[in-house]
Amino acid sequence: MPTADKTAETRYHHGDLRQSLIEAAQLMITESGVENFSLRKAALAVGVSQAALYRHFAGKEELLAAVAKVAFLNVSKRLENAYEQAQEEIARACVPPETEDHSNGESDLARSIAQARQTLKAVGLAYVVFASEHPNLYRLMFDASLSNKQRYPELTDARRQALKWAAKAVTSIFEQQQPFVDGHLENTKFLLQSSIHGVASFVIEGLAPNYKSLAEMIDALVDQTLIADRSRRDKN
Amino acid sequence: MPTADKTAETRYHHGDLRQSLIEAAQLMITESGVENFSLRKAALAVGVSQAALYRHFAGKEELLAAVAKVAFLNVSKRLENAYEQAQEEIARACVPPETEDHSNGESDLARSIAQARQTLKAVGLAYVVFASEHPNLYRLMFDASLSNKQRYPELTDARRQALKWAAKAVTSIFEQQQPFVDGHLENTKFLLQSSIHGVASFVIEGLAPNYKSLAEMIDALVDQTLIADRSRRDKN
DNA sequence: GACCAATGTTAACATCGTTAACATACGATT
DNA sequence: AATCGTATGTTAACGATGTTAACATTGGTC
Repeated sequence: MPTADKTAETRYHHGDLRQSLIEAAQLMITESGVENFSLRKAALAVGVSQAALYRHFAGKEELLAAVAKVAFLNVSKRLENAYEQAQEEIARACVPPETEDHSNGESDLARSIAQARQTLKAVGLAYVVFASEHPNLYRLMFDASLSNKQRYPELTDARRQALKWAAKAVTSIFEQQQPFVDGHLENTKFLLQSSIHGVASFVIEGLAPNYKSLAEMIDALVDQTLIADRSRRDKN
Repeated sequence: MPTADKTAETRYHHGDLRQSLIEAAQLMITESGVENFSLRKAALAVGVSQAALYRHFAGKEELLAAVAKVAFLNVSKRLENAYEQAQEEIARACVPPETEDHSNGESDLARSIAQARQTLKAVGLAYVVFASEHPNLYRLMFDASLSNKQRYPELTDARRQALKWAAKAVTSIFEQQQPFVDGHLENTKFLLQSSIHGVASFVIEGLAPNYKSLAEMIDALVDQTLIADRSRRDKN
């Protein structure tokens, strides 16, 4: 029972290779990008032989899909945190005044819209901040070879879950306000998500102009999307 | 002088290898994606040996950059066509009535805004249509390995030129209308370009919902961006 | 007509993803 | 507790790929 040496750990079985590989790959990709990642390097980093991977993954793509999946889960957590933190701040800022007159229903509606807007801005900003902090990882998360196919349903689910947060405020507040017509809600959510993804991509690739701040950009984007959504509802 | 046989063309010098390679690569990538592209296959397709490439390109990346560049030039042409066709349609629709009263300056302004909007919609739609028609090529055009670096200035220029069309209407019409404050114009152009890029990406990767039509989505996006830009100007 | 740069070829190297054949260790069955 | 099967890991190899060096051929230039 050679449990003493934890340094040279030369035991035959790794114990937790799958997870270790995912973490190592995540690290290497974060630092150097997918294009400089190789299975052999990953195996070497984990201290295992080249072919050991194939006991846990069908191939390279599947490992990458696993990495992308945990990345999306991490984004989900970040967005959820941003969402709840924004909600807390709203609650804290609204209660103290005590000057609320509930006679005015319009005011309530306006305030709920403003809150949705504020929350969405926080979530959107957190999203783009993640992308700009981990550009290589973000690129992997939307890599075509992983996105396009119906394989990797877990990755697809994780992505959907992450993107869900980017539209939660719209959904939760606007949905009960008016019965959504046609596919307006779907369209608004899609426009919001894809626009923010576009902004994140451009920022990552250095295609953004000298903006004042990321936050201003996201604020403008959220504002205009929500205003447009509202006016589209009013029209019908 | 064996100019007779144009079929078996077995002469030592190809004559126009660089261009042929770009075209062959463009074709192969359009069909099968960058991930299934290899220099050897390209050389074989052109009927030349593996290493001949290196007389015309420093390496694989440089060939891909050249392909991406011509793709951007093609997009530029498409967008320019869409732009001018939209302008023509506007002119054709505006002149016949003859009921224009130039006494009203506001009306002129409103109409010029409406025209900008219409033109932008046409250009934006043409952009996304290109992307959805050539997804593999579009992915290459925004490939990180080519975008990120300062190498390939020609590619960068071509991209800038293409993206320029996506904002020409905003620039040409709004710029003379009011002195643009701060970086509002830059911000609006950026939001427009990156949003449309995001929509294109999502559509390509199958992340779009069941939308009625691409055109409606782009229309909504352009509308909300221009409205927001206008209200931002009015505020200052 | 002879030289030289441009262009193309051949052969090889290193790296990569992947697979097959073999080795080891854990755990359930007896 | 001994055994045996299966999960896990190793070694060696294959084919494909990007890239380079050494050599071959062409076409223009003095």
